[in-house]
Amino acid sequence: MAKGSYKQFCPIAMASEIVCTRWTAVLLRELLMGSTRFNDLRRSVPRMSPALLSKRLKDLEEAGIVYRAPVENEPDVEEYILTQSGKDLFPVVESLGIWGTRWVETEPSLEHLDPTLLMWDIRRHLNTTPKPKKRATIQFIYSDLPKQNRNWWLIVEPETEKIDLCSIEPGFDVNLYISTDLRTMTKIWMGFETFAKAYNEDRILLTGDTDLEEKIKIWFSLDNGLGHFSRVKKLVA
Amino acid sequence: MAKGSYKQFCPIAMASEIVCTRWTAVLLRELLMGSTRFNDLRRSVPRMSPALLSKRLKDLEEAGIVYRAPVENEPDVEEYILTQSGKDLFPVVESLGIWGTRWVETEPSLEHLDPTLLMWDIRRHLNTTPKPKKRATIQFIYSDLPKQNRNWWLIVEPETEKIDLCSIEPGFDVNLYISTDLRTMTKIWMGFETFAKAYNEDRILLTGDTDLEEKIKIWFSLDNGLGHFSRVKKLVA
DNA sequence: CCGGATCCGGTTAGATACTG
DNA sequence: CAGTATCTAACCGGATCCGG
Repeated sequence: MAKGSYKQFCPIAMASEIVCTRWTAVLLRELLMGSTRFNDLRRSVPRMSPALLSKRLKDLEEAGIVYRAPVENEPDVEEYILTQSGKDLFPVVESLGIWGTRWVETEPSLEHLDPTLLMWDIRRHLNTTPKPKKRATIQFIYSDLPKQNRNWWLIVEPETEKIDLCSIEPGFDVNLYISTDLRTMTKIWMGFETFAKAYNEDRILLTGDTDLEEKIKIWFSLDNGLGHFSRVKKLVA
Repeated sequence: MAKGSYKQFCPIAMASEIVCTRWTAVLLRELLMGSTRFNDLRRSVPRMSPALLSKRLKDLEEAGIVYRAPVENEPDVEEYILTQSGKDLFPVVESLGIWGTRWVETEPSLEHLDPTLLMWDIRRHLNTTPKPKKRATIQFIYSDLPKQNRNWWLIVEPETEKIDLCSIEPGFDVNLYISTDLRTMTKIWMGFETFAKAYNEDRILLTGDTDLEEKIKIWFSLDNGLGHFSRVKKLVA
């Protein structure tokens, strides 16, 4: 038994010894979303020190929630994969999210807003079906931010289904411009409001390819209460 | 925003900042089970220091999960009551319990076993319906324990629905003797095995009033996967 | 008994830098 | 890319004490 054990033979107590430690639920969120690499996880939890991230991953491994596996074609690199036990933690993380959506602040404080965190999260987890016909370059313009982090470019490759993110001009022609503010985009991504509502209220402006315009409206139709995180349901199935 | 905030505008992250701190899930378990008094909570989490318990209750109050209210007829005494937000945490605690039942150790280590914790838990939360016809004194005999904590007496008053617990002979006639071992009783109470199975395998012996014998079989029919905790479902409804 | 507060030593987490 | 190392600050556990 671990050192700081609650010493209660109760499933709730024993589960919370593992799951309810600092950062662990957020880390599980990322693993359930499909992140497997150390540095991917690290970008998802930028305020967690790498030492602590490393320790938590070891703890989760010891608890049988993740295992490490070598990455194909990349020697000396490992990834962290959820076991069935880990996948079964989905309802725990989901119920936290449902409660959070209902009961914590619905208006993000400035301190909670972070364009880098948001854009990387979109890059990793945006579901781009239906696919664009050809490579799409989408420029996000956060009109409320200072120049150095106002503009972001998302490049969607329909062939590989890969998404790239740039914070400097990528050199490609831009197919669609999205002009909005960081608060609006963050709330949509996290499920606190719908893309359609913000668009109708002119807090989002779309300019460019109309076909792509229709598709991006679908990609950001996350109006199910949990934002982009609801996508995980099929990932653990 | 609290000091150690994750600074992520994500419902899961914001919820886990509150719920996923040391001891908090176990504390919520007790509050959801209906405990309201500081010392009741304290007995439920004997390994949590009173200072930390006090701090956690303050944190929960600040988060709008509990509120303090004066106790009727007892001046200068307050109790902690769950708000709707707090009651809505039931699915979080429940899903932790479901996962724990499925994935953590199903055989209690000796260090997890504690007769005092178990008997107080039974005293607080045993559902004694159907009621006994008259006051029932039930002696628990843990044959595997040393003399000083082998014998416990549970007194069930049908009038007041109150249950009393003694660790020394209460002086009343005993109506029913339950002879078993601590591991068996703990597993039954926590939902890891059924009373019926243990009884059929002679790991529980009942001696005394046959009417009471039938009733206690019902009281301990907790074969729903979460043990006595499943009772909470109706408490928060 | 009830509901905490205080003090102190050990553990954990954050910040930053560094390495193979 | 995938982590360690180091140092400091915050937190936790255990014991004791205190006012009603």
